[in-house]
Amino acid sequence: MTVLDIGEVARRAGVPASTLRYYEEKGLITSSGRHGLRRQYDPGVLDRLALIALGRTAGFSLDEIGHMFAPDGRPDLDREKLVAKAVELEARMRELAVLRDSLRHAAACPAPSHMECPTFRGLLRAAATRGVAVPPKRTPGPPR
Amino acid sequence: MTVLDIGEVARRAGVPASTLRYYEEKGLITSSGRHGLRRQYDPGVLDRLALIALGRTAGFSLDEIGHMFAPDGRPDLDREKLVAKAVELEARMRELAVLRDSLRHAAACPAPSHMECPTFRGLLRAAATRGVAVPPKRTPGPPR
DNA sequence: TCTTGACCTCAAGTCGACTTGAAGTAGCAC
DNA sequence: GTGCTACTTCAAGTCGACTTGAGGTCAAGA
Repeated sequence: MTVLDIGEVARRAGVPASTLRYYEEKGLITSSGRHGLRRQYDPGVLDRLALIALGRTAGFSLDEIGHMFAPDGRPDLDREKLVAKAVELEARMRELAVLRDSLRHAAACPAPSHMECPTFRGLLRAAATRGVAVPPKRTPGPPR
Repeated sequence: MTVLDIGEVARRAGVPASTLRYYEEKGLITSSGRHGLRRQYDPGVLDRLALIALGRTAGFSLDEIGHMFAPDGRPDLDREKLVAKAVELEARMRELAVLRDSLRHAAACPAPSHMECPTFRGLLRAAATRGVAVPPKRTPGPPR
Protein backbone atom coordinates (compact mmCIF):
# COMPACT_ATOMS: atom_id res chain seq x y z
CA MET A 1 0.00 0.00 0.00
CA THR A 2 2.19 2.69 1.31
CA VAL A 3 5.17 2.58 -0.90
CA LEU A 4 7.79 5.24 -0.82
CA ASP A 5 9.43 6.92 -3.72
CA ILE A 6 13.22 6.85 -3.63
CA GLY A 7 13.25 10.60 -3.04
CA GLU A 8 11.02 10.16 -0.04
CA VAL A 9 13.22 7.45 1.40
CA ALA A 10 16.27 9.57 0.80
CA ARG A 11 14.67 12.48 2.59
CA ARG A 12 13.48 10.43 5.52
CA ALA A 13 16.67 8.45 5.96
CA GLY A 14 18.84 11.45 5.38
CA VAL A 15 20.96 9.88 2.69
CA PRO A 16 21.26 10.84 -0.97
CA ALA A 17 19.40 8.79 -3.54
CA SER A 18 22.71 7.82 -5.07
CA THR A 19 23.56 6.05 -1.85
CA LEU A 20 20.32 4.14 -1.97
CA ARG A 21 21.06 2.98 -5.48
CA TYR A 22 24.54 2.01 -4.36
CA TYR A 23 23.20 0.04 -1.42
CA GLU A 24 20.74 -1.69 -3.68
CA GLU A 25 23.48 -2.61 -6.10
CA LYS A 26 25.42 -4.05 -3.18
CA GLY A 27 22.39 -6.03 -2.11
CA LEU A 28 21.92 -4.21 1.17
CA ILE A 29 18.42 -3.03 0.37
CA THR A 30 15.78 -4.01 -2.17
CA SER A 31 13.24 -1.90 -3.95
CA SER A 32 9.76 -3.30 -3.97
CA GLY A 33 9.03 -2.20 -7.49
CA ARG A 34 9.04 0.65 -9.92
CA HIS A 35 6.75 3.47 -10.78
CA GLY A 36 7.77 4.10 -14.32
CA LEU A 37 11.49 4.13 -13.98
CA ARG A 38 11.46 5.15 -10.38
CA ARG A 39 12.27 2.84 -7.58
CA GLN A 40 9.67 2.36 -4.92
CA TYR A 41 10.45 1.04 -1.52
CA ASP A 42 8.26 -0.25 1.18
CA PRO A 43 8.58 1.44 4.52
CA GLY A 44 10.57 -1.37 6.09
CA VAL A 45 13.55 -0.13 4.16
CA LEU A 46 13.80 2.69 6.66
CA ASP A 47 14.48 0.25 9.49
CA ARG A 48 16.96 -1.46 7.33
CA LEU A 49 18.73 1.77 6.53
CA ALA A 50 18.79 2.60 10.21
CA LEU A 51 20.40 -0.74 10.89
CA ILE A 52 22.93 -0.08 8.19
CA ALA A 53 23.69 3.32 9.67
CA LEU A 54 24.07 1.74 13.05
CA GLY A 55 26.38 -0.90 11.73
CA ARG A 56 28.46 1.72 9.96
CA THR A 57 28.92 3.75 13.11
CA ALA A 58 29.88 0.59 14.96
CA GLY A 59 32.61 0.14 12.40
CA PHE A 60 31.21 -2.69 10.31
CA SER A 61 31.93 -2.57 6.61
CA LEU A 62 29.07 -2.67 4.15
CA ASP A 63 30.01 -6.21 3.26
CA GLU A 64 29.86 -7.28 6.87
CA ILE A 65 26.52 -5.57 7.24
CA GLY A 66 25.31 -7.39 4.18
CA HIS A 67 25.89 -10.66 6.00
CA MET A 68 23.78 -9.50 8.89
CA PHE A 69 20.55 -10.00 7.03
CA ALA A 70 18.88 -13.32 6.68
CA PRO A 71 17.72 -14.27 3.18
CA ASP A 72 14.24 -13.16 4.15
CA GLY A 73 15.56 -9.71 4.81
CA ARG A 74 15.23 -9.78 8.56
CA PRO A 75 18.27 -8.88 10.53
CA ASP A 76 20.14 -11.95 11.56
CA LEU A 77 22.88 -10.70 13.81
CA ASP A 78 25.57 -13.02 14.89
CA ARG A 79 25.67 -12.55 18.63
CA GLU A 80 29.27 -13.55 18.88
CA LYS A 81 30.24 -10.96 16.37
CA LEU A 82 28.31 -8.34 18.28
CA VAL A 83 30.14 -9.16 21.46
CA ALA A 84 33.44 -9.18 19.62
CA LYS A 85 32.67 -5.77 18.23
CA ALA A 86 31.74 -4.51 21.66
CA VAL A 87 35.06 -5.70 22.99
CA GLU A 88 36.82 -4.04 20.09
CA LEU A 89 34.98 -0.81 20.77
CA GLU A 90 36.04 -0.95 24.34
CA ALA A 91 39.69 -1.28 23.43
CA ARG A 92 39.38 1.59 21.05
CA MET A 93 37.74 3.66 23.76
CA ARG A 94 40.59 3.03 26.13
CA GLU A 95 43.02 4.14 23.49
CA LEU A 96 41.04 7.26 22.88
CA ALA A 97 40.93 7.99 26.59
CA VAL A 98 44.71 7.84 26.84
CA LEU A 99 44.97 10.05 23.85
CA ARG A 100 42.48 12.54 25.15
CA ASP A 101 44.34 12.84 28.43
CA SER A 102 47.57 13.28 26.59
CA LEU A 103 46.19 15.96 24.36
CA ARG A 104 44.83 17.82 27.33
CA HIS A 105 48.15 17.50 29.06
CA ALA A 106 50.02 18.74 26.04
CA ALA A 107 47.66 21.69 25.81
CA ALA A 108 48.25 22.63 29.41
CA CYS A 109 51.88 21.66 29.75
CA PRO A 110 54.12 24.53 30.78
CA ALA A 111 57.28 23.12 29.19
CA PRO A 112 58.54 25.52 26.52
CA SER A 113 58.55 22.80 23.94
CA HIS A 114 56.43 19.70 24.15
CA MET A 115 59.57 17.72 23.54
CA GLU A 116 60.89 18.78 26.89
CA CYS A 117 57.92 17.50 28.81
CA PRO A 118 58.57 14.04 30.23
CA THR A 119 54.92 13.16 30.13
CA PHE A 120 54.71 14.05 26.50
CA ARG A 121 57.83 12.12 25.67
CA GLY A 122 56.50 9.13 27.53
CA LEU A 123 53.39 9.36 25.47
CA LEU A 124 55.39 9.50 22.30
CA ARG A 125 57.31 6.42 23.26
CA ALA A 126 54.05 4.65 23.91
CA ALA A 127 52.63 5.70 20.57
CA ALA A 128 55.85 4.75 18.85
CA THR A 129 56.25 1.33 20.38
CA ARG A 130 52.63 0.34 20.43
CA GLY A 131 52.73 0.68 16.69
CA VAL A 132 50.34 2.97 14.94
CA ALA A 133 46.84 2.35 16.23
CA VAL A 134 43.81 2.35 14.02
CA PRO A 135 43.08 5.95 13.31
CA PRO A 136 39.47 7.04 13.41
CA LYS A 137 38.29 7.95 10.00
CA ARG A 138 37.48 11.54 9.35
CA THR A 139 33.95 12.29 8.18
CA PRO A 140 34.10 11.18 4.57
CA GLY A 141 31.33 13.47 3.47
CA PRO A 142 30.82 14.47 -0.12
CA PRO A 143 34.17 15.08 -1.75
CA ARG A 144 34.26 18.58 -3.12
CA MET B 1 77.59 11.68 13.78
CA THR B 2 75.14 8.97 14.44
CA VAL B 3 73.08 8.97 11.34
CA LEU B 4 70.62 6.26 10.56
CA ASP B 5 70.10 4.50 7.32
CA ILE B 6 66.52 4.50 6.07
CA GLY B 7 66.30 0.79 6.70
CA GLU B 8 67.35 1.31 10.28
CA VAL B 9 64.78 4.04 10.77
CA ALA B 10 62.14 1.87 9.20
CA ARG B 11 63.02 -0.98 11.50
CA ARG B 12 63.09 1.15 14.62
CA ALA B 13 59.96 3.10 13.86
CA GLY B 14 58.13 0.07 12.64
CA VAL B 15 57.08 1.55 9.34
CA PRO B 16 58.10 0.51 5.84
CA ALA B 17 60.73 2.53 4.04
CA SER B 18 58.18 3.43 1.40
CA THR B 19 56.24 5.26 4.08
CA LEU B 20 59.31 7.20 5.06
CA ARG B 21 59.85 8.27 1.49
CA TYR B 22 56.21 9.22 1.28
CA TYR B 23 56.43 11.27 4.45
CA GLU B 24 59.51 12.96 3.16
CA GLU B 25 57.80 13.79 -0.09
CA LYS B 26 54.96 15.30 1.92
CA GLY B 27 57.41 17.32 3.93
CA LEU B 28 56.71 15.59 7.22
CA ILE B 29 60.26 14.43 7.73
CA THR B 30 63.60 15.38 6.24
CA SER B 31 66.61 13.25 5.54
CA SER B 32 69.89 14.69 6.72
CA GLY B 33 71.80 13.52 3.69
CA ARG B 34 72.66 10.60 1.51
CA HIS B 35 75.13 7.82 1.60
CA GLY B 36 75.42 7.07 -2.06
CA LEU B 37 71.80 7.02 -3.05
CA ARG B 38 70.56 6.07 0.35
CA ARG B 39 68.82 8.44 2.61
CA GLN B 40 70.31 9.01 6.00
CA TYR B 41 68.37 10.41 8.87
CA ASP B 42 69.47 11.79 12.13
CA PRO B 43 68.01 10.17 15.20
CA GLY B 44 65.58 13.01 15.89
CA VAL B 45 63.47 11.69 13.05
CA LEU B 46 62.36 8.91 15.38
CA ASP B 47 60.74 11.40 17.72
CA ARG B 48 59.17 13.04 14.80
CA LEU B 49 57.81 9.78 13.51
CA ALA B 50 56.47 9.03 16.95
CA LEU B 51 54.72 12.36 16.96
CA ILE B 52 53.29 11.63 13.54
CA ALA B 53 52.06 8.25 14.74
CA LEU B 54 50.52 9.89 17.74
CA GLY B 55 48.81 12.48 15.62
CA ARG B 56 47.49 9.80 13.30
CA THR B 57 45.95 7.85 16.13
CA ALA B 58 44.40 11.04 17.44
CA GLY B 59 42.75 11.40 14.09
CA PHE B 60 44.79 14.19 12.56
CA SER B 61 45.42 13.97 8.84
CA LEU B 62 48.96 14.05 7.54
CA ASP B 63 48.39 17.56 6.30
CA GLU B 64 47.27 18.71 9.70
CA ILE B 65 50.26 17.05 11.25
CA GLY B 66 52.46 18.82 8.77
CA HIS B 67 51.27 22.11 10.18
CA MET B 68 52.23 21.06 13.66
CA PHE B 69 55.91 21.53 13.04
CA ALA B 70 57.58 24.88 13.20
CA PRO B 71 59.89 25.74 10.31
CA ASP B 72 62.83 24.68 12.48
CA GLY B 73 61.36 21.22 12.71
CA ARG B 74 60.36 21.40 16.34
CA PRO B 75 56.83 20.50 17.15
CA ASP B 76 54.69 23.56 17.38
CA LEU B 77 51.35 22.34 18.55
CA ASP B 78 48.43 24.66 18.57
CA ARG B 79 47.04 24.24 22.05
CA GLU B 80 43.57 25.21 21.02
CA LYS B 81 43.55 22.56 18.37
CA LEU B 82 44.69 20.00 20.89
CA VAL B 83 41.86 20.88 23.22
CA ALA B 84 39.41 20.84 20.35
CA LYS B 85 40.63 17.40 19.39
CA ALA B 86 40.31 16.22 22.96
CA VAL B 87 36.72 17.41 23.01
CA GLU B 88 36.09 15.68 19.73
CA LEU B 89 37.58 12.49 21.08
CA GLU B 90 35.35 12.70 24.07
CA ALA B 91 32.25 12.98 21.93
CA ARG B 92 33.36 10.06 19.87
CA MET B 93 33.95 8.06 23.03
CA ARG B 94 30.46 8.74 24.25
CA GLU B 95 29.08 7.55 20.95
CA LEU B 96 31.13 4.43 21.15
CA ALA B 97 29.94 3.79 24.68
CA VAL B 98 26.33 3.93 23.59
CA LEU B 99 27.10 1.68 20.74
CA ARG B 100 28.96 -0.80 22.89
CA ASP B 101 26.07 -1.02 25.32
CA SER B 102 23.68 -1.51 22.47
CA LEU B 103 25.72 -4.23 20.91
CA ARG B 104 25.94 -6.01 24.20
CA HIS B 105 22.23 -5.65 24.65
CA ALA B 106 21.53 -6.97 21.20
CA ALA B 107 23.78 -9.91 21.86
CA ALA B 108 21.95 -10.77 25.05
CA CYS B 109 18.44 -9.77 24.08
CA PRO B 110 15.93 -12.60 24.32
CA ALA B 111 13.57 -11.22 21.70
CA PRO B 112 13.31 -13.67 18.80
CA SER B 113 14.22 -11.03 16.31
CA HIS B 114 16.17 -7.94 17.18
CA MET B 115 13.48 -5.95 15.50
CA GLU B 116 11.04 -6.93 18.22
CA CYS B 117 13.19 -5.62 21.01
CA PRO B 118 12.12 -2.15 22.04
CA THR B 119 15.59 -1.26 23.20
CA PHE B 120 17.02 -2.24 19.89
CA ARG B 121 14.41 -0.31 17.98
CA GLY B 122 15.05 2.71 20.13
CA LEU B 123 18.68 2.42 19.28
CA LEU B 124 17.92 2.22 15.61
CA ARG B 125 15.81 5.33 15.80
CA ALA B 126 18.66 7.10 17.50
CA ALA B 127 21.13 5.97 14.90
CA ALA B 128 18.73 6.90 12.14
CA THR B 129 17.86 10.37 13.37
CA ARG B 130 21.28 11.31 14.65
CA GLY B 131 22.48 10.88 11.12
CA VAL B 132 25.32 8.56 10.35
CA ALA B 133 28.14 9.25 12.76
CA VAL B 134 31.76 9.18 11.80
CA PRO B 135 32.64 5.56 11.43
CA PRO B 136 35.95 4.46 12.85
CA LYS B 137 38.27 3.47 10.11
CA ARG B 138 39.20 -0.14 9.90
CA THR B 139 42.88 -0.97 10.01
CA PRO B 140 43.96 0.01 6.54
CA GLY B 141 46.91 -2.32 6.41
CA PRO B 142 48.64 -3.28 3.21
CA PRO B 143 46.08 -3.71 0.46
CA ARG B 144 46.27 -7.23 -0.82
C1' DT C 1 0.16 18.49 -25.62
C1' DC C 2 4.08 20.20 -23.69
C1' DT C 3 7.22 21.08 -20.15
C1' DT C 4 9.37 20.21 -16.13
C1' DG C 5 11.90 17.97 -12.82
C1' DA C 6 12.86 14.01 -10.58
C1' DC C 7 14.30 10.05 -11.56
C1' DC C 8 17.11 6.48 -14.61
C1' DT C 9 21.85 3.87 -16.23
C1' DC C 10 26.66 3.29 -16.69
C1' DA C 11 31.24 4.49 -16.54
C1' DA C 12 34.47 7.08 -14.40
C1' DG C 13 36.15 10.04 -10.75
C1' DT C 14 37.24 11.17 -5.72
C1' DC C 15 39.56 11.03 -1.23
C1' DG C 16 43.79 9.86 1.89
C1' DA C 17 47.56 7.19 2.84
C1' DC C 18 50.18 4.40 1.19
C1' DT C 19 51.98 0.27 -1.72
C1' DT C 20 53.64 -1.86 -5.80
C1' DG C 21 56.30 -2.62 -9.91
C1' DA C 22 59.73 -1.85 -13.18
C1' DA C 23 64.10 -0.51 -14.12
C1' DG C 24 68.28 1.32 -12.32
C1' DT C 25 72.39 2.21 -8.85
C1' DA C 26 75.88 1.81 -5.51
C1' DG C 27 78.27 0.22 -1.16
C1' DC C 28 80.26 -3.77 0.72
C1' DA C 29 81.99 -8.60 1.10
C1' DC C 30 84.36 -11.74 -1.48
C1' DG D 1 85.96 -7.26 -10.58
C1' DT D 2 81.78 -9.50 -9.38
C1' DG D 3 77.61 -10.28 -6.87
C1' DC D 4 74.46 -9.38 -3.68
C1' DT D 5 71.23 -6.60 -1.65
C1' DA D 6 69.28 -2.81 -0.03
C1' DC D 7 68.38 0.96 -1.61
C1' DT D 8 66.79 4.54 -5.59
C1' DT D 9 62.97 7.04 -8.83
C1' DC D 10 58.56 7.49 -10.96
C1' DA D 11 54.21 6.30 -12.39
C1' DA D 12 50.43 3.76 -11.44
C1' DG D 13 47.55 0.89 -8.51
C1' DT D 14 44.75 -0.12 -4.16
C1' DC D 15 41.02 0.19 -0.75
C1' DG D 16 35.93 1.43 0.60
C1' DA D 17 32.10 4.10 0.07
C1' DC D 18 30.24 6.81 -2.48
C1' DT D 19 29.62 10.87 -5.94
C1' DT D 20 29.55 12.87 -10.43
C1' DG D 21 28.56 13.49 -15.23
C1' DA D 22 26.57 12.60 -19.59
C1' DG D 23 22.79 11.44 -21.86
C1' DG D 24 18.13 9.43 -21.51
C1' DT D 25 13.14 8.50 -19.68
C1' DC D 26 8.73 9.43 -18.04
C1' DA D 27 4.54 10.77 -14.87
C1' DA D 28 2.17 14.57 -13.58
C1' DG D 29 0.76 19.45 -13.68
C1' DA D 30 -0.41 23.70 -16.64
